[in-house]
Amino acid sequence: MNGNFARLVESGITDCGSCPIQRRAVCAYCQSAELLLLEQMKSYKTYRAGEVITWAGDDQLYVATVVTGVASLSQTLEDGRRQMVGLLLPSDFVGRPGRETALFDVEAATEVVLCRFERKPFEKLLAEVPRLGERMLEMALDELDAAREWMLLLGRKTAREKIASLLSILASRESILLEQAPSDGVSFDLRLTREAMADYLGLTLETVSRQINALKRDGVIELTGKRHVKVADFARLLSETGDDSDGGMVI
Amino acid sequence: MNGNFARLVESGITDCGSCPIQRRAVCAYCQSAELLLLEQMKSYKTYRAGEVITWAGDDQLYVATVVTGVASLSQTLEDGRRQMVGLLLPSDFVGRPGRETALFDVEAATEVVLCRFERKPFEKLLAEVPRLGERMLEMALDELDAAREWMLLLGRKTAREKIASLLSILASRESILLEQAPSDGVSFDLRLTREAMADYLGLTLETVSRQINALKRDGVIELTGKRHVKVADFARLLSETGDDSDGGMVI
DNA sequence: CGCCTGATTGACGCGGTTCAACCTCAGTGG
DNA sequence: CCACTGAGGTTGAACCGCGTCAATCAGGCG
Repeated sequence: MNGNFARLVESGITDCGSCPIQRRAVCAYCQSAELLLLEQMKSYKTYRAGEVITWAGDDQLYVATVVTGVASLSQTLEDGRRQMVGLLLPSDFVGRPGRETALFDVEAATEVVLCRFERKPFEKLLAEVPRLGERMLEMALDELDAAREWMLLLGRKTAREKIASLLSILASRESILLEQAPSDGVSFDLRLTREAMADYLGLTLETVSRQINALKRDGVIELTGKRHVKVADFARLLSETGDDSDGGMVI
Repeated sequence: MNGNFARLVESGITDCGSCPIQRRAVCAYCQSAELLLLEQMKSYKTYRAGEVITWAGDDQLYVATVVTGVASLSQTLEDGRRQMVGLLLPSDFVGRPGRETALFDVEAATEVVLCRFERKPFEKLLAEVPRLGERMLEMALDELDAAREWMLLLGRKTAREKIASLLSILASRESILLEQAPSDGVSFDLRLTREAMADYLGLTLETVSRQINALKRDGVIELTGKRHVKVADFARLLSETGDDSDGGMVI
């Protein structure tokens, strides 16, 4: 992911001023004196891809911010059915102040670096530093909106629409990174296995495989290998999502 | 609904001290001086069942607390498929501070009484009264957890499990209002039509009807009329939700 | 009484799951 | 160098849960 910062962490240079995501994280509104308080509390920890960061039900000793990498938030039913309920990207917050035990499984999808705070002291700081609480509220409300958009996909979309939605989100995000408007020919790496996509979309991996190949057969996308997607017809892909043309997805 | 309070509202007696949900609403942690500030800003408004409170895309002039009744938060796809993304019960908060336009449709499912605040002054108060922000954050985090639990329901549960989950949530809420632990024999009014339940659960109204009657046939619940439910066997109802026994539902 | 909305019930078919075989490719070790 | 292995992916066939369409019922109201 962001190898530069990972190296900085390893080398011990961990000053908030050089943090790549400070301006978007929970500490975004903090002033230097407040940052200093956080700086004294924080510790970095790195997780390997696939490693479990927390199990649902575990004591929640830490809360944290994702510095680099991608983590997933998921739940399972008694019989093992799994549903991913959130993707945590750099600057996203992990854990819930005020709760003793974790509600969801958190896993590192890629290598992940967390900036961790012990929960109790963090809660104390939250009560004392209004700017921290303000940003926390803002982030919680944004995540709530995103979760609600996803509920529409899970509850009402067909398998083909779900796949088209996921691909169009990934394509849009790729375009944004390249600072272009999304258009035909955008291509990106699918960093998720078919199974992870299935868990995210509320499908089985077989259905994911079939629908991706159906979109390929229909000329909406092109595949190179299993994991590299090129969007042949972006407008067509969007129309396949079933979304209202206005309104638009939250990413 | 709560006819008593509705009458109080009509008669003009609207003092926060007599408010049935003040201890659980956004103003829960406010002290008397702070309550007085809110008291000066607030205005009650009653909506008829079926009335639309806000359309997605509307300017968001007010935020509010649900005092009595049930409201729904929902969105639609191009072809009319609807998904409810939140159920607002008494003490729940409506609207999002910091956002200019609404993202979702809000409708009164039953007659609803809102305690409204103009958004701008409320945001100002939010910045000045820490106790208000604290409670707001707490409520937002709870809703986020609930939304994520709901994603599991929408993505992975069977029709029967979905119905059982909804009923057990409603039963739990009812018990909490009565300040009891949930147990066999709890009963409550199902203040939603079959169609509204279907929109909430990502099902069709026919399937909702069939599954409710199946739970009745199996002795899990009893029905009086179409809308009054008595939980004959609460443990059984819980086991029918498919949830992991630990972890547990968020209400 | 007829009308309308909400709810129930049945028949039927499809989309997506389930189960299973097989393919591909990257390690790994003899 | 090739055989072996295991993870990820594809594909097929059968099944079935739930959606779809349609008829009917129940209750409230003018």
